[in-house]
Amino acid sequence: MAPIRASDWRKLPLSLTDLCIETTLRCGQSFRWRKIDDEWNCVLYGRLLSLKQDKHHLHYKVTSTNAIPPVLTPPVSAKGEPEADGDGVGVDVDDTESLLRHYFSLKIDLTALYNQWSKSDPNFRKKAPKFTGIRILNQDPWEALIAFICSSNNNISRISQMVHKLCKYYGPLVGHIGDEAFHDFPTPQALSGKKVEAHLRELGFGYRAKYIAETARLVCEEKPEGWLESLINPENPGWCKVVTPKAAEVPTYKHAHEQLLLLSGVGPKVADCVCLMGLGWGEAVPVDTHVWQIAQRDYKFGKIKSKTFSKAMYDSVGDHFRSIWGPYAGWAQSVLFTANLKSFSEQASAKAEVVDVKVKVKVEEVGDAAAVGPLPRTRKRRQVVVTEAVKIESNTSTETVRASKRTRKTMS
DNA sequence: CCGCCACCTTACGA
DNA sequence: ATCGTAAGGTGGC
Repeated sequence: MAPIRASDWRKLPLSLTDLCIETTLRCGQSFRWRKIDDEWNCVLYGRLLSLKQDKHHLHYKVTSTNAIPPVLTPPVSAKGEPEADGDGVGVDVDDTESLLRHYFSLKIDLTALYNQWSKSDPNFRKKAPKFTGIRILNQDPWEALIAFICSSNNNISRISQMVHKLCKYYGPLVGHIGDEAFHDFPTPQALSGKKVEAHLRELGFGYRAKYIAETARLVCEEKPEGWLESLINPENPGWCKVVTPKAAEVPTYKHAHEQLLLLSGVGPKVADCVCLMGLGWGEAVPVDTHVWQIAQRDYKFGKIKSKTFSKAMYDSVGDHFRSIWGPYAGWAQSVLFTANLKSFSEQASAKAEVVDVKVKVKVEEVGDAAAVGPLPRTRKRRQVVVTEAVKIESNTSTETVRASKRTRKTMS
């Protein structure tokens, strides 16, 4: 494909409270952005994109592309003025703006959300002012899936290296900046090769090599075309229209989560990461070790004896955060998660304030009515922990409520 | 269903 | 220095 000429910088009016790329691109959502000379660079949808931001604008340009069709397809009805460059053919109207609007979910009013979360949560109100402009990215679901499989029991630095290696060895080369090569993320087919697992092990992926190879093969060979995309939140469709197979069931967050759990190397946490950052389910709350610490320290979740928390505990944390933050709980979670990251600790000098919220935890059986979708093989009893936020006047007691537990068979 | 524990690798503190 | 531990967990008992 004929390379288009390097485009000039364009800009999008945007305040730092609407979006802060410095934070959003570094807080462990995407592991592919690289900062070079004050510009953030990444390949998205086959095009090498550069971003920089000042107080009032997000500046962007595309330096090279493998995109098919090329970036010249005019957007549906771009509100932005199509900076005519004078050749009059209209080929300078690119759709990169609409790509960015989608990637950063700019349709969402972030300031309104921050206000809402601050109103309903004293802890958020205290922590958030130093971490404004943090958005959930609309990433490619496949990339999110593989990247977060890499994230298990791992750190952001190494995850980034691993994702970079995947692109370098299995993704198409798109362009260079200086002497640095930029590849797109590899396709499922590219990661389905016979020797992938062994090669990834050589590259230092550890036990995740097997998960990646198995998941790639499953998606390629066992699932219909567009299966992963069929799990996308219909209210938040992908940027590229994908022909999805007839939805066997109404897409819901719960259904997407269940489906992802069937993949190799995907547990509840990774499934929620993919739901939130790849499939557009804003209510997904990935509960990792950091979020669990936050829940215990700032939201009075009781200490537990066991080293790892149970699935029921996992669900209870997510349910609790959804109850106080609402349908975009995952977005709020990422703000507090970032505030809690060590790499951002210089920003978070404030000490935790005692919050007048206490959580009562009790275990309760959930019936079939709440179970979503027919799980053919793994029909099993489900047990969840129900949480209840209770306002306490000035009581800072950390008394934990004894968990009561009942079991009931729900086999049919 | 709950609680352990092995699992790859790297970096950091004691 | 060598070791234990933690790092955005998952799968198998």
